[in-house]
Order: sequence, then structure tokens, then C-alpha cells
Amino acid sequence: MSANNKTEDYTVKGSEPVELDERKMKILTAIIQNYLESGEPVGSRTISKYTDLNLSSATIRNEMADLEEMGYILQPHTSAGRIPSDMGYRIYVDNMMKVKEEALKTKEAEVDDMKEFLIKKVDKVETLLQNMAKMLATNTNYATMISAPHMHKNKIKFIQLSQVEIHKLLCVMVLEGNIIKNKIIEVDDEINNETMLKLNILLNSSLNGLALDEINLGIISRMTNQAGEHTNIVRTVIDAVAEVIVAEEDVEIYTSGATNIFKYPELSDSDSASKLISTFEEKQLLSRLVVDDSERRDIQVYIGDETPVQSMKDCSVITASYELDDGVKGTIGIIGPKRMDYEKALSAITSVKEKLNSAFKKPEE
Amino acid sequence: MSANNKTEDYTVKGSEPVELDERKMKILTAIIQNYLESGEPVGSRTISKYTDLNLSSATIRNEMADLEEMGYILQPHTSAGRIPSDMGYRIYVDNMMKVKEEALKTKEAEVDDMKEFLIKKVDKVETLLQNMAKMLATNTNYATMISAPHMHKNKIKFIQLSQVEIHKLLCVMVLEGNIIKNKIIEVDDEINNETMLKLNILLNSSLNGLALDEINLGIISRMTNQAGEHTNIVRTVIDAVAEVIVAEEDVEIYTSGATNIFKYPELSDSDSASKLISTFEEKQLLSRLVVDDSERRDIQVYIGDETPVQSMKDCSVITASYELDDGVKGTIGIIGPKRMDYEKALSAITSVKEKLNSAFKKPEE
DNA sequence: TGTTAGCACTCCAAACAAATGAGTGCTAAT
DNA sequence: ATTAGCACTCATTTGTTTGGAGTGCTAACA
Repeated sequence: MSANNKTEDYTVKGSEPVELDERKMKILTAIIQNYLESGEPVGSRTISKYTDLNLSSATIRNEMADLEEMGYILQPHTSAGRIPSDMGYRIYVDNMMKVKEEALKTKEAEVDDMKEFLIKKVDKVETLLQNMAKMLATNTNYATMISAPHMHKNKIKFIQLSQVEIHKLLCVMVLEGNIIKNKIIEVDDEINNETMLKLNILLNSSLNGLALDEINLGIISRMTNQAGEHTNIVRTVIDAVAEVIVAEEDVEIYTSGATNIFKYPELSDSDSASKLISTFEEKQLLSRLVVDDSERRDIQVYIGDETPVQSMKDCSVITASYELDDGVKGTIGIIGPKRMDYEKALSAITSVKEKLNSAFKKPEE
Repeated sequence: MSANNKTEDYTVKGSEPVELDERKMKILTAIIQNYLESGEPVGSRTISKYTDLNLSSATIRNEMADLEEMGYILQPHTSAGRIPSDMGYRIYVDNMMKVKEEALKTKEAEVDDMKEFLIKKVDKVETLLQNMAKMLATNTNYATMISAPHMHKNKIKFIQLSQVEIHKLLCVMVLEGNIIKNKIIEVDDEINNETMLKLNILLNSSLNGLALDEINLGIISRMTNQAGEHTNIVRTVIDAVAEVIVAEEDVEIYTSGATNIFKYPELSDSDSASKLISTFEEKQLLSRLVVDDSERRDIQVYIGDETPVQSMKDCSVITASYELDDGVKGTIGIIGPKRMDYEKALSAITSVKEKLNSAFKKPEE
């Protein structure tokens, strides 16, 4: 269908199923950048002046007609300017990231107005992540989320049982990264001090250093054997541990800046706003953004319909994963309008990612 | 200024600085009830048909003119119907509560579609409160909040120090109501098992049964004396305990149903919605709703400007306090439009209040 | 052959103008 | 004291007009 396609000599990387003139690319970029700022459809005259191409508006118009036919831009209505299509954003972002990739590698993230002290000061993981999410939201003016690292690959560092009341035991687990979990366990038997000591030794010697999902039937049966007369208590405790793991299955997610969406009129109408904000309130819906497949590329940009979360189909979503320990990962997310400042957002999320990576790094490494 | 005031024989309770005809009261009530449902200004004709007073619209009009002059209702503009003023709501609510008070006392709260199992099942306070807030929001279609009981009057039930790493101790505190707090403490010294045991005995014997704000200098100095060579560790631990208390100063607050406000057009415009939802996101702003003065009446209704939270001046707010133990209180709140269904809201909040009271009651009582 | 000026055309948005109708206040009669 | 009746007000709705931004196309130009 395309009329003139003498452009193969420019676009090189054969991966994308598209062929774009250098000039067309420049024009598309100009349209998008303009639209990112203004949020209004942009016309040929604007581009003609805005770019250094020195082309008349008429020429631009022709090119724009082509770009529209190819699906990169679209008109809200006849005789309006053009706005980028999802496909347009996509090629823009991909292109941008190709360029930025090296730049980001060499220079360390520059968004360093994030106060370092946050990390030092805070000893609770929850607070740290909540603060980070807030900071990221404030810096970018988008909505943000950070998922707590999912635990099932995390290792038990320390486990302790203590008697709180006559039939109530407190079980405290400390995981790698100093994440603390506790649970009250009700037991039928009465337990004396000595037994308690034995139980604790048994628990620690059997479980320490194990990742949560490494606790299998073999280990369990070995433990119950060694427990002697206290088999049922050990069983109860293991059940409790299991419950902690299960509870952690639906990961905890911290969000911030949900109300930032009101800064973007295209998302502010009562209907979309309501749906979006609900998603942030019912955090579990956000779990679809959490990386589970480790194959995926490091930083991911979803534009419009690409997003895994239904309510965000008019948004763009950027996710990145941070690492706590081998295989133990969490996700950072930025949610904004499709016309988000991708460059800024990417650099901000990269910065947070690095901050979190270093925050969780064990000092001895 | 009022023309005809031969009404003193009806309104009895001399406490309110108002004098309202029985008929005027009926009309006012009719206006309000109508407005609660429709959300639209209500005219004289409507009232004439709606009530059983058998009065023509003209008569109603005269009465309405009086009511407006007295400040109970107002016109959005000339030739529109009337809507209740804050003062109108106020007298309506006060009147209603006077009637309901006894009714509520005798029959137990009827909103018992709240599943009991919630309380049994859940052992974490946070989850319980979060679920309760959610349930209340779902039932009422308003936004809700529940503050965790503030701790400074709560008693320590159990305290334990354990070694997690070479220079890291874990301090776990269990408070009355099985509320668990933990904190990682960094220490300089190395500590052997025996010392640890001694420290734990010292901590428990000194602190158990004490309310957090009963830990004064006397107790602290006695403890440090008994600590012998480990004075500085004890000091560090006490600091940690203090930090837990301080951290608890700005109470934790659980919210739900913030997006319910979009169900009420008068609150849905981008501006108010944004401000309101921000308040729910920055939960600390809600702390002004939390009861601190125990003098206050049991259930409180704030209408419009009366609310202590600035961003809610176009809303009505209902708060109630629940009790965990002597003096340890938390607050439940419902936030909705001024034209909220006060009756339903009051009965719902009462029900939750009772549920929480009984959930925290110690079984032996 | 690619670029540009010019022009007719489209269509949204804002501005203005009537038409509608719900609701009032007032007056005079009951 | 109550009510019917009537003139009046004013937000809302609907229709009409206008302005202008932006397009597509064609014909001229380098």
C-alpha cells in the first residue's frame, strides 16, 4: 500500500516490522515531543516551525498523511491536528531507550536529590518502601507502586518460639534482608522452659539458611521425627510458617501519588479516575504488574492496551525490578498518562531501582 | 424578627437555642429526607404531596420562607427548590439521635450481615481493622477509616531479646490485645547466651505489666543499675522501646472505600475529589479525627464546616470510638456527603464499634 | 521529482439567542 | 390561617452563528 518506500537504507535494525524515513522519524518525534508537553493535537504548521528541517507546512502535511496511514499518528477528528497512536509512542520509546541505554550505563543515575538518609535511617522494610514510593511519586508527578520482595525464595535467618501466655506461643521469623514476620500460635499442650529450648534448637538447626520454598516434606518429616513427644507442636509451628508464606503469596504493595492522575485531564474524568484510584486502593489488582517471570527485560514500558492491568488501558506503565538477593525480587512501577515524560520517568525509576538494590545489599559483599 | 412564635408549647427540651413548630419540624424533616434521596433541591409542591400534612404548596411555601429566614434551609438560587443548610442537617441529626438512642440501647445492632468469622479467623490486628474498614465501606457506600488503638496506655505483656547476627539483636514486644511490635537493634558489644538470658529476665521482670507511658526515669535507672556491666545494652534496648512508642505516636490508620465519594456528584469534581482522596492517601491527615479527648460523647457527627479535617468541609463525618482496654481507644470514622443516610451510617458504625469492642475483650472477663 | 503556495473545505468550540419549565413571592379570595 | 392564581425569575436545554485552526488537494515551481 505504501507509495514511496526507498527508505531501506536508513533504518537498519531489522527487528521491528516497520520502515521509517529518517525524516519521518524526525517528524514523528517532533509531534510526540510536542504533544507530551501540550497535551493538545499538534498541527503541521507547528511542526514546520518547531523542527530544524526547514520544511513548509504543506510538506509536513504530506508526511503526516503518510504517518497516519502507517498507523503512527491519528486525528481525533477531521481538521484537527495529530496525536500519537499507541504504536507511535511505542516506536518513540523503543528508539529513545536504544539511545539512552548506553548513556545510562556510563553515568550513574543523576536524580540524586533523593536523600540518602532515607535508607540509613529506616530499619523497617515497609517504611523504606513506602517512603521510596512517595519520593518517586513526588519527583515524577505520576502514581507509583513498589512491591515488597516476594518471599518464597528468601532464606530464613533466624526463627524463635516463645511463650506469651499459657496456651499461646509467639513465633518470630527473621528472613534475609532483616524482614521480620511474626505470628501467634495457639497450642493445646502446656510447655515448660526446657522443652521450649529444645524446640527452638530443633527449629533453628533444621530451618536456618533454608529458603521458604525449600521446606519440603522430607525436611518436615525429619523434624517431626526428632521432635519426639512434641510432634504435634512442631507440626503446628510448621503450619504457622506455611501460613506466613501463603499470606505472603499475594505480595504486599506500597503505593503513592495516586492523586497525581488528577493532574492530567485525560485521566481526571470521574469515571476513569474512580477506576484508577480503586485499583490503587485494592492493591492486589496491582500485583499483575509485579514481575514474576525473570526472563523479562529489566525495565518494561507498557503503552495503553499493552498493560496487564485493565483499568490502566489509557495509561502508560513503566516497571522495573529490584533485587534483594539471588532470585528474590520486587517491582517498582510508575503509572501515568500515555503522554508521560518517558525520559524522566525512566531515569527516575532507574535511580530508585539502584537505590533499592544497594539498600538491600548485604554489607559484607 | 420572626413573625409568629406561638410555638413554645411544642418544643420542650430547652437546651437547643431554637424554636421550631411541630409543623415546621415535619416540613424540615420532609425536605431533608427528600433531599437525602434525590440530591436535588426540593420544591414546595413535592413536599405538599410527599407529607401527610394535607397542606397546599402555597402554605408550604410560606413555611419554607420562614425556615429559610431561620437558617435551616437555603436556595441555591432564586426560583430553585430548597436544600438543607448545615444548621438544618444539625437539628435533623440531633433530633434523630434523640429518638434512636433508646432504640439502639435495647435491640442489639441489626447490621449483622457482617460475617462473624472475620474476627475469629484473623490474628493480626492490622488485618482485622483493615477488613472491618472495608466491610463498613461496602455496607454504607461511604469512605471509612479505622485507627489502630493508640498504644501509650497499653500494657507490655511480654518482651524478648534475641540474637540474630553478631551485632544485631531482635527485640520483640507483645502488648495487651496481642499486638506485636519488633525492632532490630544494633549493638557494639558481643553478647553470650548467658548474658542474653539475664537481660531477658531483667527486661521482663521490670517491664511486664507496665503501660508504655508508665515507663519513667525511676524504672529506667533501676534497670540500668541492675544491668551491671551491660548498662549500655539495656539503655539501647530502652531507647528502642521508646522509639516504638514514638513511632506509634502518629497512629496507624486503615482506610477503605475512598473511591465511594465518586458516587456522589457533589464531591466528584476533580478538585474536591483530588483533595479528599489525597487525605485518605496521606493517612496522617486523618489523625485529627481520632479521639484523644475521652470527654467527648460516644458517637460524634460533624456536619460540613464542623469537621476537624479541612478537606472534608463539604462532607459529613461520623466518628465513634472503640475500646481495647481501660483507656486504650481507637476511632472508627465514616466520611460521606452531607446528604448521607445518617440513620444507616449511625447504625452501621455502632455495629462495627460493638464488633471491635468484643473482638478485643479479653476472653477471661 | 520533491517542495511549496494557495484555496476550498471541514469541523470543533465558543458565543449568543431563544424556548422551556420548575419554582418562587405576592395578592386577593375563602 | 389557608389557598388559588398569576406574574416573575433564572438555571438548563436546544438551536444557530461565527471564528479559526487545520486539513487535503491542486497547480506552480526549483
